Amino acid sequence: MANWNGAVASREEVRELKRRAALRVAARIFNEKGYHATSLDEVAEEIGVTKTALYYYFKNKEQLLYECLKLTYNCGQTARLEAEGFDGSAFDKLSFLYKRFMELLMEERGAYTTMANIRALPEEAQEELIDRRRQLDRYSRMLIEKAIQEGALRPVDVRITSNFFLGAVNWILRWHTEDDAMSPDEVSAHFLDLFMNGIVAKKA
Amino acid sequence: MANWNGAVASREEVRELKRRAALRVAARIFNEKGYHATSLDEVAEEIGVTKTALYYYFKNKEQLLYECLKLTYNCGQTARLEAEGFDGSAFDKLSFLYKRFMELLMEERGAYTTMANIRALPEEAQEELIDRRRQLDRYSRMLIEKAIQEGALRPVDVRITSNFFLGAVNWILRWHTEDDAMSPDEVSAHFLDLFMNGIVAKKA
DNA sequence: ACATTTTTTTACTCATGCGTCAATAAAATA
DNA sequence: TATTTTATTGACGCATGAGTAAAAAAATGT
Repeated sequence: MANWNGAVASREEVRELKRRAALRVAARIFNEKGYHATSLDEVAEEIGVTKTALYYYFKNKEQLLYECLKLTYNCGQTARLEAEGFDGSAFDKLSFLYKRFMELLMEERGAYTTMANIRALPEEAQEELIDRRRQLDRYSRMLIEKAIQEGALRPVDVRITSNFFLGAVNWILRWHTEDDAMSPDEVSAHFLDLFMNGIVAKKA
Repeated sequence: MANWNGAVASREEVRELKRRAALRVAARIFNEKGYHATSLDEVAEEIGVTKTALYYYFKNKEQLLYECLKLTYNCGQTARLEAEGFDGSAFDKLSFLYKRFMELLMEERGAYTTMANIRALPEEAQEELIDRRRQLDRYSRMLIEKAIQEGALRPVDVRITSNFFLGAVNWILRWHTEDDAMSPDEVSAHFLDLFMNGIVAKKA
């Protein structure tokens, strides 16, 4: 019998754990070197198995990329859902959305796989991911607009502003990993402050 | 004789012109699809020649990428040099540097080739380009520091701030090309405004 | 028109890397 | 221990795409 499921992981669990681990490794390398520049042999070797073993867990290289990207897009979705259920003004919600989004991205770390690679996927998968990004963007714009009406934000260009932020965020990880002197919380707080308040000194 | 060099281009000139044109096309496609995902056959076909013709102008694919990236880094360098010879406070210089940098990038348009691809180059070339970027970053940080001392900027974290801007800028092109409703001047002005003043309304 | 040089093409070689298949190893079950 | 299921491997097929060599074409000069 040997398994009344205390600390011991079940068959399915082990399989899922290995899958996740492989996904993380792949995501990290895709990030560092780019999707096309990374061979499955490389990923496999890093994990400590053979390329063929990967095919036991993933249909093909494309699917591996697809799932990596999904990890990233889930961060946006999670942040959005949490923000929607957050009680406060549009301004508060916006601040929360951005802060949380950045934190999640940094926690997921290696999972961030640059959007550029999205074109390597089949049309259908592309559409899906782009649509998810659009949802985040739309929500972000909506909050900005509302916050302007509230008087919390000055009347900026909504589209440019949203893009400005989402674009800047994409780089957070690239240079955050380089020096881990700061915690995700610190980094995202700094970031949000810059975005909200700019850098010029307030005239007396 | 047929060529006392009025409107007619010389041998060398034609060659250089073709080279530049090819470079532009390559840069654009590298941008859209990524370096590794782009075949030289594709680039050649887009130009209207055969792959082999490219080898008459460029040593190999790597060199093509190298020169594409150089076009981009030249924007940073040019902006920096112009800013250095610009008369005004550190704050003015900083504003000029950023504005000019964005404009040059947008003018060069297709020439922007994402930094991620840099890893495809041999060590030596990488070092050179990274060093050039570092120069821009260093200059930017120096100006920020000075501007803080001047009292023009609030005491922000210099490193994060510089990275914040340079990161955000990298995305300007990706979404600017998508809708060309705005001129480079307008876009960069908006951008600079957001960066300098943030988005929150000034309390009465 | 003829010779020479510059440019481009056609037709290849060769390495890399995705994906498959049959064979094995490991683990669970009986 | 024997048997079945799950996990992994080694050895391959095959397509793609970088790079080359030699020949053709176009431009230039005499």
